[in-house]
Amino acid sequence: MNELPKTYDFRATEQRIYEWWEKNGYFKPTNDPNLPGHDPARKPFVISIPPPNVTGELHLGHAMFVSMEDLMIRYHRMKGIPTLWVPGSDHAGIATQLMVERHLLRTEEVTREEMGRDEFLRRTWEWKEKYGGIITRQIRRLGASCDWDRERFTLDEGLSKAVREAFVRLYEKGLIYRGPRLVNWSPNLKTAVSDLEVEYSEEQGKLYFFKYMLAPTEGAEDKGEYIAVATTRPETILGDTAVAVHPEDERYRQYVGRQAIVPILGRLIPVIADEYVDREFGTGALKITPGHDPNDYTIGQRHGLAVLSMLDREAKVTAIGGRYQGLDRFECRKKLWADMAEAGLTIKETPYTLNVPRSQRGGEIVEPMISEQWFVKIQPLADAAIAVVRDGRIRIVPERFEKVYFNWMENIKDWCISRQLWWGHRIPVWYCADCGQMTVTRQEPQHCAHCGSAKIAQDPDVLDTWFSSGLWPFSTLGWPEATPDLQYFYPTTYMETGYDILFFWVARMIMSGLEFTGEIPFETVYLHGLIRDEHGQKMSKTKGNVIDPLTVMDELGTDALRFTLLVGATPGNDMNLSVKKVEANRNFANKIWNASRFVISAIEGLASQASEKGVEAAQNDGDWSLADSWVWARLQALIRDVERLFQSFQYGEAGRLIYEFFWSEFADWYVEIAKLQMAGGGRRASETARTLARVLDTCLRLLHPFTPFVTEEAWGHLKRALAATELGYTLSAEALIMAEWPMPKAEEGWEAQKVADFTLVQEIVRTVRNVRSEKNVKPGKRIAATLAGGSKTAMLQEQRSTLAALSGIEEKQLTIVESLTARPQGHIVLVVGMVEIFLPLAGLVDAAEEQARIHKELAEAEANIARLEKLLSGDFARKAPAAVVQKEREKLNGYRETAEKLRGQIVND
RNA sequence: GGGUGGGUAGCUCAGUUGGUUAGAGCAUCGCGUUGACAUCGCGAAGGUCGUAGGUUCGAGCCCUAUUCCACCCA
Repeated sequence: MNELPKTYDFRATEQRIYEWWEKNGYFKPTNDPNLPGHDPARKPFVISIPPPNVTGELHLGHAMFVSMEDLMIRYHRMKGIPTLWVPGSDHAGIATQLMVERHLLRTEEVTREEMGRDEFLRRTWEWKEKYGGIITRQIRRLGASCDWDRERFTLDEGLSKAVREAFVRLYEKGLIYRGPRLVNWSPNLKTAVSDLEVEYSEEQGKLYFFKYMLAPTEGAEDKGEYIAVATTRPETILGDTAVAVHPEDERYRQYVGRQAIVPILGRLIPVIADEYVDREFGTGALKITPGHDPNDYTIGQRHGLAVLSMLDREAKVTAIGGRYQGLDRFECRKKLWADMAEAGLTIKETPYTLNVPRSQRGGEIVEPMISEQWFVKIQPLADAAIAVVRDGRIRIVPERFEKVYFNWMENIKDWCISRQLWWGHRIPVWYCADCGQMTVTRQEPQHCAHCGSAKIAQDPDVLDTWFSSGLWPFSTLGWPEATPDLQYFYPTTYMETGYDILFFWVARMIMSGLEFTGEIPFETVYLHGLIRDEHGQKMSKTKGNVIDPLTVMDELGTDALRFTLLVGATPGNDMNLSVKKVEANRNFANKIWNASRFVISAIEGLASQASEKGVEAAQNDGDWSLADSWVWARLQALIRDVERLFQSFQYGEAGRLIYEFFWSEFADWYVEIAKLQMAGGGRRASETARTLARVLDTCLRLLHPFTPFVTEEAWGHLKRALAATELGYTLSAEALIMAEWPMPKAEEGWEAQKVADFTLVQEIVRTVRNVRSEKNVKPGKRIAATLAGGSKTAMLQEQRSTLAALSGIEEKQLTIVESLTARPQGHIVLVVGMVEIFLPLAGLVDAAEEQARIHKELAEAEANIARLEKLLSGDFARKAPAAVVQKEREKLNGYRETAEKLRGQIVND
């Protein structure tokens, strides 16, 4: 007899199972192109993992994508498809560098500048070695069945080579350029960041109104003319190079072409006309600071205005700012405004909500600034990337994100790829001290490619981390080398990730993939939503509503967490998570465990019995009981539904259906009936055990991608138990993870009748249970009953043991007849369809109350009859499909029969 | 300003070719433990599916308008 614990012990199971899987090589792809006997014609299923930050720690976002991708991978693997999931991590330039800098400052009180680049990089690598394994260990805990032998890191030699190759190719094609442009500058980090790394937050600020004095026209006297201008950032006045008004604005038309005087500094700047100016906003006149505002920059370009940088790398005022030089940007604002007030140039300040650009990292205010940076000319890449989604070569799920994708791609701006950091891929460009030319090569050069000088120095900057992760789907497979992996596994199949990095990452992979490999990097993009707390709030440390997946796994198990994430989520939609939900699914894992335990003990019980009586294997399906047929029909329907749902990415709905079937049909009904069928012994018992085994086996397979650990563990026990009997049903796969996925089969035609009959049995049982509960019949008390079954009499006769056992009827006192002429004395009557149930409970019930109930039920049935008669006499009968009409007709007949039976029970005084 | 998603039971959410009495989990109420499971079982209560129109024999689902919430882009 088995000695499995009464409660599923995930702590004793998960790690052991995971190690066993990994040790046996189950995570490795079959049909490996590096091994003999490889068949290139078999199409593989491939996912490359969205690389987490190497120094990061597991959060629910990781748990989500790992669960989802592992589900996809396990499903395809079980289908026998060569399946590869490539794991890895990225170097997370800014995040990691900041972390190490902070650490060094705290422990050794040394800055990276003091330490020097080489030493700092050495220490960062040390850091990576020390902490880099944490996240991958945590991903393993989630059950991730990825091929760890193929693990990659963006700063690995191979991937660095890929980055260099990509850069040089783009450069040679003229798609990379360097130049001074207005970029988003992070004064704290002292690096440029891309547009995507800037977030805008609405904050209370002020709108400052002031006078832009006009220089008198030549020869004329100074009439003190001015244009009133409003600005949210008065300190940038120091960098103004024009005042702009709308060309059709009557108020200012006369001033266009004249000169305005920059307050305090006294510089003369032109008054220009430009349609960009919004006449309704502020005073209708705009100060133009091309050096510190993107819109002004564009206007400046149109009008050939000078670009002045009045702030430096640390956002302190430069020499342009005259006497304000050296002041911080915010101090300067105060000082300048005070001075202007004194000079009588200020008008007023009004409260104003402004959109403040803040760094996604750290939250400081980002400064638009002119800086020398490297850019990718993105338009040609974007055009290609638009085309492949447009023509369906890449499909985005859910589809609505295609619109978002197009919208972004169609308005894309050149990508600033240089970062003033040390941790990352250094830009492969060398500058010659002698001739001033650039050398751009794949290999570290010794001499200038132009003049041969040895006095060359590499560009100090590194590339945006996303530049390297954009190459991820192919760089991880060996690109630029034409490795067997690249040739066989690329393009990959699904790219599964959160919609929040559609632009950051997915779009860039598509552009890079097309540009460098000439192929799409993946066929389908599946986007999941973000995880929020149980009331839909974003999780954040300050709010204190963060759920730590590691804690959840410690307390409730990995399967429970996975099932919750997978079943609670619908594609592309955010999901609200609460520990309560995980608890419910921990209970489900336990249910799987205990149902398995029951089936296993049933099989083992049979085995010990067999030695005495000999187990008779069932001959054919004709030996099936109604319950056997029913559960089998329901299981087959489930397999078909699950397959359809998986094919359309509705994993959550699929999981829900399996859950429902397993708990509410298999465990609640079939298992209970199986106990009765087993008790009789003989062929019935062995057939029942076989059905239990088959249904459980199939359910475990269907559940395995959702809850891999408990299913693998239970399946292993099931396999052993089956091997020890001669039921004629054995499990041949080594492990559930490698077992065959249940294949959907078409209906055979008998199913509907069996399901209908069983449903009637269920309804009778429920009705009896219901009335027992209402009348407070003690649960253990067995009562007598008489059924009048009409045309279902024979079927009910066959099910008498089942009916009796499940509804607490004493089988010896259960009478089943076709019809009764009169109600037996002292009985109440219940009507289910055409079946009348007589229970000797009249003593417990007030006769008048009983009559009232019957009248109420009759009224209900009659209302339904009226409703359906009306429906069926209208257009519905003519226009709706025959099958639908037929269904309603049958319902009507059912109600008519019920009503008739009920009428027969009304006592006429 | 442009766009997307959402509003279904007390709470959190499912409900994908429109089929005619809307489901789950949790919470609530009642009853129940010697054999798979109290991380459980049996039963009950709880919703005019945001609002207003429209299409249709038929709408939670499709269309239009509107309101509220969330997010993305500018």
